[in-house]
Amino acid sequence: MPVKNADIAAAFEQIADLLELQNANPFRVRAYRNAARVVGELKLDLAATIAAGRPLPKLPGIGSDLEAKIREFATTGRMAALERLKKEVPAGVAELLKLPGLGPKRVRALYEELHVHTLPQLLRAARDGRIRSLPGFGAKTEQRIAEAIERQLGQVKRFKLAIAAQYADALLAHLKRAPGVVEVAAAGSLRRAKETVGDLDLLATAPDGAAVCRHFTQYPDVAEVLQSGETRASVVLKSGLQVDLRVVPQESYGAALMYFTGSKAHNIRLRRLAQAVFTNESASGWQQVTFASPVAVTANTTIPANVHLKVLQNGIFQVADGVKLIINGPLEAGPHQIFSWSGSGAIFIRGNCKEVLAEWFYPEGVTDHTDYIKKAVLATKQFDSYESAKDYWRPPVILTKPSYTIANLTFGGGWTGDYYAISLVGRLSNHRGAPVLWVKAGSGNNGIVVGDGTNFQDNNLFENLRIQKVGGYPGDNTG
DNA sequence: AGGCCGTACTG
DNA sequence: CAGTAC
DNA sequence: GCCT
Repeated sequence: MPVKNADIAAAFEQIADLLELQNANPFRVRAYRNAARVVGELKLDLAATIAAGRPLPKLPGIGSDLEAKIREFATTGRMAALERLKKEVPAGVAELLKLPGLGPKRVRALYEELHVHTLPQLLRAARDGRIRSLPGFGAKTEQRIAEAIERQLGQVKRFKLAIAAQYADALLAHLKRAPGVVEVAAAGSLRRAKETVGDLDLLATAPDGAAVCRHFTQYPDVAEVLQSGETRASVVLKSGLQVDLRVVPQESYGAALMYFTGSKAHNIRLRRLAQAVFTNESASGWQQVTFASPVAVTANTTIPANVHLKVLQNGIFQVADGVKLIINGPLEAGPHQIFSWSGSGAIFIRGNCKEVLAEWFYPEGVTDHTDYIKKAVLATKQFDSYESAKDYWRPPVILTKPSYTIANLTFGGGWTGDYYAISLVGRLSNHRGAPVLWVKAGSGNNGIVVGDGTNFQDNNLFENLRIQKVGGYPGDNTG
């Protein structure tokens, strides 16, 4: 039974849960969670790569320790660290973490004080009134736990988009009548138009958040109020649909709408952009952003045609093994390296860029440019499917400069004069360092590209969103 | 060596 | 204030 | 645990 990436990711998630129960360093826990996400999203089959004896690509967030664990798991099917942790924490306890209101500290108290290890045991303890006797728990918590288990054992229900939208429309109409409300909108997976919706995320702006929250909780269809405060409130409708409301100041509306629309994965990527330093904002909305490390394309990525990429010197797209980067829009760059990749990664440039320079594919210091010129040629062919490299390199590199000097060039293995591969000698000065690239959200268009090349395009859901400065957090005044 | 997002609600 | 959730 |  081959080990899949998802199995490795699940093992890391388990380790994270168990470490959390042991009160471990939260950043260490997060490191495992990050690793689980990276491995889980990775297209490259890690176990197969290891079995074939090929080197693993450098994966973000995975250092020597975690790589060793991946290798161990891929070759033996076991992870000693995980098994040791499992011995130290009773089986089934990690399930309890999924209940609302129960985190590592409380779960630990439950199994240490009450010897509660499973959901049914917990339900019994709650009904017997044993939980309220523990410090940190009260009668209300106990009741909520019992309700949550009953609900969870009953159904983990998601709602079809069209159904959820009806609930949302009615609620939004209700919210519009709340005191002082200016904007109301649905965010979350509903706004992303996912096929099913687990809960509703609503957003409102108003000077007095508490008043809006109170109005919200008085909605006639509410079955239970989970919480209600100054800026947010959560309820469960009679249908079982949970609804979370956020109230923010008017000036935070754009950022909040973006943030609460998600997805979470998108927000994580956006956060990278938010951490970058923006400079030289221009009147037309262009900004320059400098990243602290090379920009990596870690998943198969398509850059839509309406996005104009302008890569400045020192900007590099790193394409991981097995990953495909497709550029549909215009691409501008100088005569310096802007791409790097290893193994079977590929870059396809299909856009209307005026030129594709061989130098875009050189690492610094290389004198035999043959392989890189091949890559330049390959990149310009327009593919609809992933093909093996030997089958394509038909179209030539598009050259715009009148003359080039060719040096240190060898054509081998079938490269016999059909293709005029070009290099510029003596002035390659690409420095691997902080990449710089330009990001533009075009006026009236529907897509933006964040720093790692991730496409964020949800049909026309964002058609009215004007982005001036992209920062990740509510209150950053980004919209 | 030292940072790793920041803040609100509950008990 | 600690714990939890987003 | 990872990264700078």
